[in-house]
Amino acid sequence: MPQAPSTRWCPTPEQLMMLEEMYRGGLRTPNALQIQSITAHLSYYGKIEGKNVFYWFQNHKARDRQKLRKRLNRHHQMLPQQHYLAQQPFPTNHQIEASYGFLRQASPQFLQQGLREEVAEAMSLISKHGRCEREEEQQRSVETSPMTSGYEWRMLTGASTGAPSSCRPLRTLDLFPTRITGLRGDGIGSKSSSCSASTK
Amino acid sequence: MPQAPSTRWCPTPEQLMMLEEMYRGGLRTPNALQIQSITAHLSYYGKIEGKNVFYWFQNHKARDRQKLRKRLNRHHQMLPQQHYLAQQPFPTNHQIEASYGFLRQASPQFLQQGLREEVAEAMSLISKHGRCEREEEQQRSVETSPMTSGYEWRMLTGASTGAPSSCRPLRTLDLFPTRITGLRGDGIGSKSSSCSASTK
DNA sequence: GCAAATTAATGATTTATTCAAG
DNA sequence: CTTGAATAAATCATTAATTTGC
Repeated sequence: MPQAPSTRWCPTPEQLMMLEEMYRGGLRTPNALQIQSITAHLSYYGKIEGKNVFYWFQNHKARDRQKLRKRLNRHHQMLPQQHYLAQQPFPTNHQIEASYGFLRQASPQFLQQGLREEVAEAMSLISKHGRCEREEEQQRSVETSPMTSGYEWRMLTGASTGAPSSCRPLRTLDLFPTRITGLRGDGIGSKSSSCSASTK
Repeated sequence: MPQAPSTRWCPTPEQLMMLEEMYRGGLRTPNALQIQSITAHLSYYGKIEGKNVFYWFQNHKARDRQKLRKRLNRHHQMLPQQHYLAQQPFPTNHQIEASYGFLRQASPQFLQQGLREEVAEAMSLISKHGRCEREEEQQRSVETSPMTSGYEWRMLTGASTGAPSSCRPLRTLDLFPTRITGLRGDGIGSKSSSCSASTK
């Protein structure tokens, strides 16, 4: 049995990885030239044609959007009163900007001066999430968080581990991702040590 | 009646979106301070705690890696002769660098001077993809790639639509993604990562 | 169309490794 | 060599998505 001639392109992991990397990088609709270049480079890893690249981006973008829309639908059709956004009239564009703004200024390392296309898209989708297709949905119950303390939560023990749940825009430290890579030992503050490793 | 206490955090679409954005941006292991900040900001959209953020990044990173590993496994255990990498001894580190290099220099916009952590990780994973655990998994369509020629494939028709399948590193246009928003990552440095040794 | 049953995702915990001090 | 911090990997558990029988 000759393997099926396989009618369709099957990306190798390397190809996929690189396409995803480019997508992550912000590329959404490569032009002909870009597609040519990408195709040429990726062909090192296996058979691939320009149209494969083209379609991949088309599909990936579409599915990304669809996923987001689905999530928004599900979430907002959810029973009210237990969701913040549901309580408020719904954030105005200004509020949204104000909130997402932190993303923008927060990490100059990976978010440039302008919002990335993805974020912009998403914001627009969120702010005017009126339409959207039919999407089933059911409820779910969010409430309480037992938080079994334990584990390596020592890192935040002293500090306010998490803002349990306030509702205002909240404005604390605006410093943010100050690294990305690594420096593990970074400046996590004092190695308070203490807990961890013990009850096991 | 008291609704189910609900034991776990359920991210709102907005929270998810922003976490993903940060992840995409390159953030992998936020330190305590970053977690605090993120938590504070995201709490605007609903209940959330530091540990949720912490766990989210842990899991997301882990599952990303796992996904890649799986793909590599699947791919390399695949019947040979129809995959390029299988034919070659397997690219040496130098070759890999040489090939991924294009990603680095190709789009200065979104890939800084150094490879992003993700890419570095992946490269390392690929180059030494020896071990890996048993992983069941059903064939989930990797990433549909239609090929119904026709359609709006006019854009590349004239040009060499795709390099059908040559095998050398291929070096054509190095111009590349000429747009998008912005340069992100800063000095990601090399990081090495090296998740888990191998022969143990 | 619905809702129980099944399957996939993913949040939360636990266990193992790794690495750097001491 | 031992110890402790920091992660990665593995696993558990619950919620979301699908499927299936009425």
